[in-house]
Amino acid sequence: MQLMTEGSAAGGGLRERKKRATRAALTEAAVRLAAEHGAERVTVEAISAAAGVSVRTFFNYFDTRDDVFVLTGAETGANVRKALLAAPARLSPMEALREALTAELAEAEQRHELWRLHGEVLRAAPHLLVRVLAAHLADETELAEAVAERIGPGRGAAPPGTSHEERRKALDLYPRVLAAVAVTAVRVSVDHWCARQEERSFREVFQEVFALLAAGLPAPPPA
Amino acid sequence: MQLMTEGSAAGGGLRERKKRATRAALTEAAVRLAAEHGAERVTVEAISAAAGVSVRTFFNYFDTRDDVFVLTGAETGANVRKALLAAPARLSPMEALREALTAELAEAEQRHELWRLHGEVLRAAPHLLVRVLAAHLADETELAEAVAERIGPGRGAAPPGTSHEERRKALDLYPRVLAAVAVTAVRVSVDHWCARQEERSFREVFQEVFALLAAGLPAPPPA
DNA sequence: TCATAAGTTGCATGGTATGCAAACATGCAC
DNA sequence: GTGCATGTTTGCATACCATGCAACTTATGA
Repeated sequence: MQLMTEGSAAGGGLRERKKRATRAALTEAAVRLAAEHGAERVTVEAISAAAGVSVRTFFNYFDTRDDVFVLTGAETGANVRKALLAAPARLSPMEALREALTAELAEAEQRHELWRLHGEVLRAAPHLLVRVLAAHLADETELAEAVAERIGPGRGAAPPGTSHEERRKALDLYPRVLAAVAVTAVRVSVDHWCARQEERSFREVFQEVFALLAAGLPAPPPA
Repeated sequence: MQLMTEGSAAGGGLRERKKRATRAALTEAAVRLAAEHGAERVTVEAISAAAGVSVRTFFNYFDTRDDVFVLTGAETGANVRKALLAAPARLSPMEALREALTAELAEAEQRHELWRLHGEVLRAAPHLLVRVLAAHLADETELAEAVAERIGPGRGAAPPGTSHEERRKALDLYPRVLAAVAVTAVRVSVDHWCARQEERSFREVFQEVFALLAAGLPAPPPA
């Protein structure tokens, strides 16, 4: 059995490898061109040409021009979900979320240069940043389902002293809120990390924001 | 001095009233057409025709076709900011945020039918929902600034036992996180409220989600 | 009333996005 | 390897989205 040293993960047939290569070529071309000329001045035609495919093919891979700048595949969601379910049972849902997300983000940070360029592009194009964040938002429901699956049925959280009725309603809300907090942590981290130009590692910022959020948001000290 | 019974708020000259009327006509036409035919099948031309203006004028009001479905004006941000700063000093930043947002959302709930239709449209068009969320995201920074202004300089929150250095860094983070939580509360509330079709009033849901978020997200009970 | 500023419109232009059918490559069975 | 079924790419036609510009219409304030 030979090592598969292909693209991002182990590759199936030639077809799938080619598809991954094309997609990677498109995203990379897009990010490089955008970093050089500004995201808004890069046309689909230019991206396609740089990647060596036709414009029509571009739209076979991405629904929208902007989608090429999102950079997170559909696999990301699945990865996080798996990591979440595989995390040690002793971890609280929140901790498990933190670990799962940290792992995924670390992997994303692997492709260092592209990630850096991508940061530059987003910093110069708020429109796209918003789009990326919104894409993450879309994952939230999936994440909430994974959380619900992890904590299992019959569980749920509600502040002490909640009535039975309110408790029942909060049940469905809990995974949602957890997922929302996690996504918010990612969002604020990215935002803050982009604002302070890499003054700190992304991982650091993320851990801090997550801690702040999960700690229960204490009121600021009196003075 | 006569009462101004115009559009949404007191109107200045005839010009401004006309502008507001045109904008309102466009958004209303857009939402109604989208509710009837599906959001993706409504062209700018159709919307403009229904509102009685030219296509070119549409783009004088909205940068993008999709923007007409966002429904929150730039005034919303300003309103919340004002309410936040005007809230009683005894309220914690979090409570002040809750009150300010509740007030603004209540006003939005006034135009009941349009709001309901809008919900329908968004439910059927995830693409647009994402866009709306993105718009809210953009407000977040503004909100964070308002929070920072309210809690004033020299304040900030950090968990007890934080080093001086970490505390300094957390300072800027705190308003951001607060704003992020508030926006998240709005988002989750809208989402949940849309999912359970008006089983409960929006205000109720919002209050609960906000409480859940602000309470510090206790871990789910053991059993 | 008149000059000015603001808003609207049509036109020209170019980028974005989709359906369709023909050409091409891949996977698989034989 | 030959040949077929399936999946991908491509060009073309078409429609919609979006912007700049110049001409035209309408409020505003002196």
